[in-house]
Amino acid sequence: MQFTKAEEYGMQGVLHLADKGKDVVTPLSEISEARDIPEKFLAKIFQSLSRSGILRSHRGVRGGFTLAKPPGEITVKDVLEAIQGPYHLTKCIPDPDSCPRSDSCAMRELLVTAEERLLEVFVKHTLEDVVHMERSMSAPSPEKPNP
Amino acid sequence: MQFTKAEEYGMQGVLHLADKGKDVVTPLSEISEARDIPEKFLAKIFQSLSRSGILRSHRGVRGGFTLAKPPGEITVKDVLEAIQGPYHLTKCIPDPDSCPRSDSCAMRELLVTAEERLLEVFVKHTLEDVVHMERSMSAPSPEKPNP
DNA sequence: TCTATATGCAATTCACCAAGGCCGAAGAAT
DNA sequence: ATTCTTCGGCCTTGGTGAATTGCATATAGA
Ligand code: SF4
Ligand code: SF4
Repeated sequence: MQFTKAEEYGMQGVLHLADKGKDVVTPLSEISEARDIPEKFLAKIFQSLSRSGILRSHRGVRGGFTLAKPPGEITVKDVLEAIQGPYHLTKCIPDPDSCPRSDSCAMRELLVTAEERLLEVFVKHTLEDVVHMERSMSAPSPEKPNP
Repeated sequence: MQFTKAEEYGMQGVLHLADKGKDVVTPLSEISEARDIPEKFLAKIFQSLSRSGILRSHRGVRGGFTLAKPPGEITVKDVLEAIQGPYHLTKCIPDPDSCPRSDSCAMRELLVTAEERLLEVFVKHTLEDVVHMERSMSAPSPEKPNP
C-alpha cells in the first residue's frame, strides 16, 4: 500500500479545520493556500467528505467548510475511509469468494491480523488528538517551561 | 496500500517450496501450474528472490528453485521486501526531507506507529509457521483426531 | 549433441492517480 | 432583483506503474 495524495491532502485539510474549531467556516482558497494543496483537487476530496457526513459545506459569499462534528468525535480512520473507501490489503479479505483458495489459505489469516493491527492505530486517534500533537510539536519555546 | 500480484504470487511460490522441504529442486513449470500463476511473471519474481539470497536457482535439465535457508529462518517480511522493496505508507517516513512539513507533522508520527504495527506481524511469522498453519487448515479429517 | 531450464531485456496493455477546465447551482449581501 | 462568491458535477488530460507476454541467450544434465 501507499498513501494517495487524496488521503494526504484530505487529512491536511480536515486538520486545518479541526485546528480552527468546529464552527469556523473556512473557504477552500484559504486551506489550499495555507497547506499548499491544489484547490480543485481539494474541492473534489471535500465533496466526498461532505457526502460522508464528516464535513458540512456552506455555499455563497463567506461560505466554505466546517466540521460536522466536534474533532473529538471524528477518528482518523473515519476520514481516510471517507476518502478512498474501506482499506484492505487484498480483495480476499472483504470478499473471500474472490479467491478459490481462500478457504484454506494461511496467508489470508496473516493478512487479516496485519490489517487489524494497522487499523487499530487509526481508530484510536481522533482529530482532536492529532491537533494536540501538532500544537505541542510546534510549541514556541519548549526549552523554558519553568523559568 | 494494496498487495500487488507480484507479492501475492511470490508468497505462494515460496510457500510451495517451503512445503516441499528445503532441498527439493522444483521447476517453475510445476509451481506455476500447481498454484495457477503465469509462468513468465513468476520467473521474474523468483529472480528478485534469488538475488536477495532467499532462493537458490539451478539451471539446466531437472533444474529449478530451492529455498536458500530453512523455512524457519525466513520471515514473511523478508519475502515481501525482496519482491517490492521496503514497504512504507508514505515517502516521508523513510525520507523526512521529502516533505517540508515533516518536522512538525503529527500525522507522520501516527503513520510511523501504524507502519510498525503492520510490519510486526510480518516479522514475527516465518515460512515454517505459515506452512504449518496451511497444513492444519486443510487437514484431511479434523473431526477425528483421536478415534 | 540435444533438450530442459533459468536469465535478461524489451514491449505491450491497461488501470488508476493527479490535476485542471468549464459551467451550473446555491446563497449571502446589496 | 441583481450581483458576486463559493461550492457542485462532469469531463478531459497526462503520467506512472502494475501485470503480462515474447524472444534471444546462457547453462547444465542426459
Ligand atoms: S491466495 Fe490467500 S491471500 Fe492470496 S488472494 Fe487467495 S485467499 Fe487471499
Ligand atoms: S504532511 Fe506529514 S504525513 Fe504528509 S508527507 Fe508531509 S510529513 Fe508526511
